[in-house]
Amino acid sequence: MASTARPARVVPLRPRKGDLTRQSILQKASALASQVGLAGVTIGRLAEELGLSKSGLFAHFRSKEALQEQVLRFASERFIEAVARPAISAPRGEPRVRALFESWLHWARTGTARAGCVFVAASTEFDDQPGPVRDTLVRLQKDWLEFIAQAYRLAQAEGHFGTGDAEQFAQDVHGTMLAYHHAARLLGDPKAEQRARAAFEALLGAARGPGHAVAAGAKTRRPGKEKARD
Amino acid sequence: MASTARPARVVPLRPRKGDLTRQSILQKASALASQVGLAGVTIGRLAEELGLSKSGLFAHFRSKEALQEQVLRFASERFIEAVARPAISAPRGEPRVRALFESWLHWARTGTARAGCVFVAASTEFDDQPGPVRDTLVRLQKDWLEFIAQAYRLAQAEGHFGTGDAEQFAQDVHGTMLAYHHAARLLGDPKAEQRARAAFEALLGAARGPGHAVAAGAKTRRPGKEKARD
DNA sequence: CCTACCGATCGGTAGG
DNA sequence: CCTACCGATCGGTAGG
Repeated sequence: MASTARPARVVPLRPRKGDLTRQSILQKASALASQVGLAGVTIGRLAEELGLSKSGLFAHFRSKEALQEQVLRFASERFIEAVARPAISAPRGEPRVRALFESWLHWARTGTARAGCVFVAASTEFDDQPGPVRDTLVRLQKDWLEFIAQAYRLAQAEGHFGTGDAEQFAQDVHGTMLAYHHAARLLGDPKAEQRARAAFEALLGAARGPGHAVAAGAKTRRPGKEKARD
Repeated sequence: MASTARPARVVPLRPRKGDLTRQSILQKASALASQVGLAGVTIGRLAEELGLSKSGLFAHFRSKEALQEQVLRFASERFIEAVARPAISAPRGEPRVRALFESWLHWARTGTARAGCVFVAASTEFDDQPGPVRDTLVRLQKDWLEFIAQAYRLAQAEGHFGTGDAEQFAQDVHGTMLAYHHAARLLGDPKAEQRARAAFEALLGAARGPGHAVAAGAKTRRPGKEKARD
C-alpha cells in the first residue's frame, strides 16, 4: 500500500513557449474527459475544439496514451488544489475530515466544466484495461483514499474519533461520494446531495462512537442538526 | 354464450431461427461491455469475436444505439435473474435485504464473464450523453434502487427495521456496492469485500435502530474465507 | 505549430 | 446471413 506515498508532484513545468498551449490543451481535454470519458477524448475532436490541427496538437504528446496520462495528472493537480488544499487548511481532526467532504461535493458540482469527476468516469473506464493510463489512475486513486484515511487517523490522534479502521472509513466515504455522483448526475435526483450529507454525518457519528469503525444510524441524522464536537 | 373468448392461439413466442444468433450476440456484447464499456462494443469487433460479418451482425439491429439498448435490457434480465430473484426467494424483511446484498456481491464477482457490473460502467459512461441509451439506463437504475428501497420498506413492515428513509438506505447500500466495485476491480484491494460487508452490516445496524447491537452480523455471516476482522 | 498524407476501423448501406 | 462497398474518423507519420 501507499501508506507513506506522498503524491510525487515533481512537475518540472518551467514556463516555456509552447506551455501555454499545452496547458490549454490539457484544460480542454480534462473538461472533455469529464463529459465523454478519457477514451472519448479524441485527438481530432480536441484539435477541432481548440482550433488547432490534429498533428499540431499531437506534437505536444508522444501518443494518445501519454495524452491520457497527462490529462489525469493535470486533473489531479486541480483536484488537489480544489479538494485537498482546503482540507489541509482546516484544523486537524474532524473539521478537516468534514472540510474534505464538503470540498469534494463542491468539486463534483462545479469542477472542470461542472461536468462531474474525471476520476469517477476513468475508474470504470480503465478498471479492465491494463497499461500505463490505468497504472497512473490507480496510483492517484490510492493516494486519494489514503488522504481520506490519513485525515481519519489524525482525527483519532486529536481525540475526535474513537478506535476504528481508517481504510474502512475511507472506503465508506468514497462510497458515499460515488453514490452521490450516480444519483445526482445519472438519475438527476435532487435529494442526492442531502442524502450524501446524511450518510456522511452517520459515518462521522460512527467514527466518534466507542469501539467500532462503523456502527451508526445512516438515516436518522440530518445535515442541519449535526453539531461538531469542537 | 362464449363467456371465455380466449384467443385460440396465443402464439407463445417460439424461438425463431435468427433468435439463437441474436441471443448469442447479446451475450457476447454484454460480456464485452463489462470489459470495455458500452461505447467500446464495436460492431466490427463484436462480429469478429463471433465469427460473423459486420453487416450480418448489424442486420439484427437497426443501429448501434439499438444494439446498446438491447445489451442493457439483456444484461438487466440476467441481473434480475441473478440478483433480484434470489432476494425475492428469501423471506421478507431483513433476510431479503441481506440476500439482495449477497446476491449483488456474487454477481459483481462472477457476473457476465466475471467482468464487473455492466451498469456501473455504463452509468458513468452515459451520465452526460443524452439519448435513448441513457434513458433506458436511467430507468433500469431507478428500478434497481427502488427495488432496494422496497425491500427496506418491507423490512419495516415486518418490524425488523425502525423508522427511517428507504431512499436514503437505497443510496447508502448502492454507495457500498460502488465503493466495493472500485476498490476490488480498479485498486485490486483484497479487503474490499470484507469492508463492503462491514459497511453493509453497519447500515443494517442503523436500520434496526438504537438498542440493537451489531451482533446480528456474527450469526448470519457467510462462511467465507475472509478473516472477519470486525 | 502547419499541410499532406498513411492504413485501419468506425457506423451504416446496397443488393442479394 | 453474405460480399462489396461508402464517407468519416481514428491514431500516427513525414517533412517542413
